[in-house]
Amino acid sequence: MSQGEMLGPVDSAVGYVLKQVTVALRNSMDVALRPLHLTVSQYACLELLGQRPGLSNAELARGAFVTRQSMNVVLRGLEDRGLVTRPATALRGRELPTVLTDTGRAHLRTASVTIREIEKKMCAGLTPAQQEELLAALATCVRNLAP
Amino acid sequence: MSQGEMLGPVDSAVGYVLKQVTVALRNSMDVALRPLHLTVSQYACLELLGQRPGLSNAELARGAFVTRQSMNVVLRGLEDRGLVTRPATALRGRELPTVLTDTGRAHLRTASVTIREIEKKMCAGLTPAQQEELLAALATCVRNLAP
DNA sequence: TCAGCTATGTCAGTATCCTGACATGGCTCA
DNA sequence: TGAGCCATGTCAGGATACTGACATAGCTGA
Repeated sequence: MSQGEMLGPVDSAVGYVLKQVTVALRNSMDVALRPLHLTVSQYACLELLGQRPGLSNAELARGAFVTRQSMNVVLRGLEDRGLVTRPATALRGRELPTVLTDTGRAHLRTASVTIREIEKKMCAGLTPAQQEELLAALATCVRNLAP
Repeated sequence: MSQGEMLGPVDSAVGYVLKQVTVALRNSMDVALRPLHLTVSQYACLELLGQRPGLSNAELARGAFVTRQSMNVVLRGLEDRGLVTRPATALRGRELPTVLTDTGRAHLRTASVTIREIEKKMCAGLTPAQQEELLAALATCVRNLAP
């Protein structure tokens, strides 16, 4: 059992292997982002803001699959370090549109490169067509599970 | 933005979609297991024990992708409810081989059926061949990320 | 034989994320 | 116009998982 690790029925369950990949990916991202002093949540936040500037806290939370409360503390951390900025007062409703600072953009650039390398490494051995199919299959899974 | 939800580059990143599926699957499992008074971690533990009886705490932890400490509290909960049993004293080394009780086996059976239905629903629209390819692609990803 | 290494179970403290709740601002419809 | 409803930001409390540390049991090699 120690290393022979015969594969049982669990290893043929999609959910199990899915979890396996997610954990491995998260760990890899974690160690890769540590030198940049960024958590995975913080990176996700920066990436979202880089692609869609002006997102509110709630929108960022949905995009990063966490609650508004969790995203709020992430944003505070990034704000304290000067990576993002939020207006002191809301222009429309209660939304506080967040944008990257120059420092934030710089951090995002290096982090983004690192993460893309990890994804590349993860998908090594898969042909572009297979990657497309993987992406499509996963998208189908998401759709099927949507309430 | 509220619902139009144009898809940006994040949606073409494997890691992002992967996270999306994982979250959706976890939520589905969560609500499905709630009537059975089981958490996802507890179910994972039962499933592992059902397939490989006599697993130790550390082995279960590795199988469920959590630490020994976390699995220990899970195990205590299951033990208090009479779903699993551990010998009071170790036979070999410090390992305490855990096994399912009859009640535990019964719980596992109903939970297992429920979860399999969710996986079935998730993979609806994918041909058996596509499911195989999905599984193979994910396995490749795991291998590529292994340290 | 025995020192060194590894693995296991467990305790304590911490971090992270979530649920519940509240007040506020905007929208809709009678 | 105004009541009802939804969304947002935020505060407080609790659940869950993790890191760090320790003692113990077994294996390995000098």
